[in-house]
Amino acid sequence: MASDRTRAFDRAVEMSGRLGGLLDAPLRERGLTTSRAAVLTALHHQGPLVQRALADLLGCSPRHVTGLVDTLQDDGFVERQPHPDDRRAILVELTGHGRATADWLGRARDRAASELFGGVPPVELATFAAVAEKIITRMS
Amino acid sequence: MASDRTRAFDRAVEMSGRLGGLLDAPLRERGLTTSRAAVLTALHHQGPLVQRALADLLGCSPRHVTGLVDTLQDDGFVERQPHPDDRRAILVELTGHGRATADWLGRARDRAASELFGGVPPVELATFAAVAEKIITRMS
DNA sequence: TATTGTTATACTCTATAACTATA
DNA sequence: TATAGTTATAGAGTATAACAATA
Repeated sequence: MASDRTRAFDRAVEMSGRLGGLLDAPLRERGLTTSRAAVLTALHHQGPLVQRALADLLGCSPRHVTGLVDTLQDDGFVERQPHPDDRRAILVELTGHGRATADWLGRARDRAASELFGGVPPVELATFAAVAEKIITRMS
Repeated sequence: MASDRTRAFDRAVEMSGRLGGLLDAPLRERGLTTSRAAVLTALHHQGPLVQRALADLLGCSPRHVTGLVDTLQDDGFVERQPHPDDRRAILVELTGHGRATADWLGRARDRAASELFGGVPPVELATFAAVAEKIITRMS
């Protein structure tokens, strides 16, 4: 039925909206936003990166990365280092504080996951994730 | 397992991000954004509303509604009418163009739902919607 | 005194275009 | 000539605070 799909679609949209709000508050307490947190996570997983690489990873403009890194640097989460081989480029890397915050982000993710999905039967959880994965693919 | 929950959580977050992007493009073509479209949909479902009611429905500040209605009015989607009983208040209502656009929004939703969830077995669809509904509740 | 909407101000996300320094 | 990052500019989302008119 088309209406079943529409219902699923509406839930997905509703969920999206609320998820944003849910994640915002704890991030804000640490001086982060969704996109700033994404920078920290990227650096945590990949190690030091050139700004251009960050733009590609985050799917945003290089100009935007400049701004994100600016504030992240002002707040002591990251440092800019000259690139050893390319004098045009700049390596962005986590500070100790940045690393600690990235760790916290990981734990916060697990915590949020448990709060939201705790008690959902494993089979349903798997189905949910599989369907989500499918429509993510269709949106790619 | 905590990791199953984390996987589901990650899918939910990823889905959220992509959903936003998916919906943006067609809206933009019609001179709309997500929040402007939300105004049209609210008016379409509820009939003419006072701006304060819109702010409550959308969960945003009255000031923000002023801005949304301003541009929506400039673009011919809505009209401001004096409230018959309360001279402080303003009734916002859809124009013909606004109504037609709200109709289109409804059809676009159904179309998107079919494209994303088409071919997903009904049982999985129902489970997806049910789990989504559950976590929406937990986020409320 | 409480409420509706607006003016004023500000912060964040995000983009494009033009420019500098380097490759 | 192509690339990395920055300056300049701009539009959207969103908020609070102060203020007007009205209830």
